[in-house]
Amino acid sequence: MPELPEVETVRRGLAPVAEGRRFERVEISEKHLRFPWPEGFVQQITGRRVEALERRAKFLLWHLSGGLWIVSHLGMSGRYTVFPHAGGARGLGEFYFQPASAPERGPHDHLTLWLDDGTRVVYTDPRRFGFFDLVEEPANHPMLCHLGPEPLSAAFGAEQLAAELARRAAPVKNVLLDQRVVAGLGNIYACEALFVARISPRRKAHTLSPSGRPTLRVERLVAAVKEVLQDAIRAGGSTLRDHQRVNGDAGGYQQQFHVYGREGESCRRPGCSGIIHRITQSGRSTFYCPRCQR
DNA sequence: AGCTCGACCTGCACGC
DNA sequence: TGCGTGCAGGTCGAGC
Repeated sequence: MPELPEVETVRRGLAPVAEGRRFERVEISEKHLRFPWPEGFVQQITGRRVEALERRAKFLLWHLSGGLWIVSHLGMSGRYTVFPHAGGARGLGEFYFQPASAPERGPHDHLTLWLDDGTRVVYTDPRRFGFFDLVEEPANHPMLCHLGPEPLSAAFGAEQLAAELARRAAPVKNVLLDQRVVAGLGNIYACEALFVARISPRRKAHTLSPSGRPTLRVERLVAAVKEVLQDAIRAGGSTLRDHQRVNGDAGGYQQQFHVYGREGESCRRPGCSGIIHRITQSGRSTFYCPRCQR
């Protein structure tokens, strides 16, 4: 699912469609997602206008009129699809939206939002690890209040990361997945960033900066995280199976993977003849080149 | 306190 | 074809 670049891709697709519009009608499925639907969810949001769509880490934040926010997490398999009203905004910008004649409700559609211009926005999530919540202050939400810095902001730098790595004994890959350290990386982009930085995912975090001061390797890691995420956003995220843009298109970054999913294939780094390995760390697959990642 | 693992779900690709 | 197994982008909480 969706890591930061996929959520950002969804946000950029939804924002021009939804911002400034009101929810005319709202429907939810009877199935629960990761948590039960918030009390009075449908009544609470019906009639409100969407002031802005924002993102924090992997969370999508719908800022509604009256100071209410929808916190939306896509879990592993969540996606949004936009269906324009017949004769509506088809072809807006670069997007080609799903035809309005698409089926009313699929088995994994859990939320349908009818906007006041007739556009329909549908949230689909087969595995139901995603969730929705309603809050007045998203930063105080229990799942957001401990998040570390946004990786693409100035708050995420070598100074801060070095200090964090120095006090951790776990493999650096696991630490990159800790949302308190940096918020938004997931399994794919942690692997990819470590490859770009030429750092082994197995290396104990504190060995990258024993003193807690920035080192060359930590600087490289910070730059690699930013570069990989920016490239992935530019490509519309990665589509393995579930992720899609709101117009139904797949993302494109999976074609640029350096290591993810490439077990047994040869390393793409110029001059390196290594073979990509897959190992398991904390129950999750890690891909890396043992030859050029140290 | 920090770390690893199982649980939460469904679908799909694989081997027999 | 059919069935069993393992795996998948995330996160929390139990238990070491």
